[in-house]
Amino acid sequence: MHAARELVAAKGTGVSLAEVAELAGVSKGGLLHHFPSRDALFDAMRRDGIVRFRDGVMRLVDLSENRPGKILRAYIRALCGGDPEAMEAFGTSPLWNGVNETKELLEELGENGERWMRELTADGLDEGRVRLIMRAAEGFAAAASFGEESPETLAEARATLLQMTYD
Amino acid sequence: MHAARELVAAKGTGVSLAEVAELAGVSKGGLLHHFPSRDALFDAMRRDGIVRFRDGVMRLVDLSENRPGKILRAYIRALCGGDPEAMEAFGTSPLWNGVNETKELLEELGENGERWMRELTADGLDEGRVRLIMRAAEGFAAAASFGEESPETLAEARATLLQMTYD
DNA sequence: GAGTACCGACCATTTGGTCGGATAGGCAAA
DNA sequence: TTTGCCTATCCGACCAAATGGTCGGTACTC
Repeated sequence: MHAARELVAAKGTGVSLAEVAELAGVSKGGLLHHFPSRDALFDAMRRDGIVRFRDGVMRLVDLSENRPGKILRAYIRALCGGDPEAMEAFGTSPLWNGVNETKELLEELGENGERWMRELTADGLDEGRVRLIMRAAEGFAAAASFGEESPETLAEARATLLQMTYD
Repeated sequence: MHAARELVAAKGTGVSLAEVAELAGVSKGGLLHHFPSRDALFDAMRRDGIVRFRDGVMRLVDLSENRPGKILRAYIRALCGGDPEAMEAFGTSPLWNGVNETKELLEELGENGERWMRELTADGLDEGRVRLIMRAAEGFAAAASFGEESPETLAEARATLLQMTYD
């Protein structure tokens, strides 16, 4: 899956099983032993991406802060310049375009979104404001992944967004 | 190209030339007469997407407004619930993942971003604020395309973002 | 000896792309 | 007007390569 991630990030969803297998150091047969089909591999990657992103954010939570919005600030840090791994987990967007094909996964994605909202508003922050901030952070991350944001503007945005979490 | 757009939106970048040709009502040979290769077709679609999105936004500019931020507000309206066509033009994201392959296009994309910033800040708005608002709008649009925003929360976000343009 | 991980040969199908030719419209000369 | 020619559009048959997936077999572990 690590190999698959790299290849998808670099070349999009068009990667062949043979390529993945080669980079992973196994044969195509071996690969298909673990993931019964191409779609199964991709679904597994999507699920993995969700939890990896969550982990990446949670790792950035600063427990020493004693104001509401700890997780939201970690969310911002993860997407706007903090953790490259979290950004990658969020940014393997090629994958998310084929999501429609698997009904289950679409539902899981919806649940995941609701769970984030629950977690981010758990300490009393206003939902509308949280939504605005998280979508802005996501927008910056997406723009950055296309090279449309310089490190400077990204840093500035991060500072602004972090400030916005302090009511 | 209209056919290709539909198919890419529905099934991702994996569409075959045969499928596109069939939906377009031409033969594969006929299709390849207009676009010498698969990549040529996709590049054309990307360029087309850029101008279609710009057109969609510009069509939503309200000339009767007499406060700075006219274009920025149109940008918000286009992405947060206004023009479905503009959202689609922005949301054919599957395409943008393969962008790295064509160096020229990546440059064009960068120029396009700068042009937007120039146009959006032309009437004196603060660049940082403009950036924040446009990225937020983009984030909402992306989330909406995955079904992660209800029409209500989208409308609320639009109102908030529009308000933010009035200094 | 049972189960798991893995290989490698194999196959049917699909894919992007080529090519020779058919059709139709525009334009100039006769 | 007619004739001839040229170009743009488009077809359909064709091809080599690649692809997802199957299957029988092997090696290793518990």
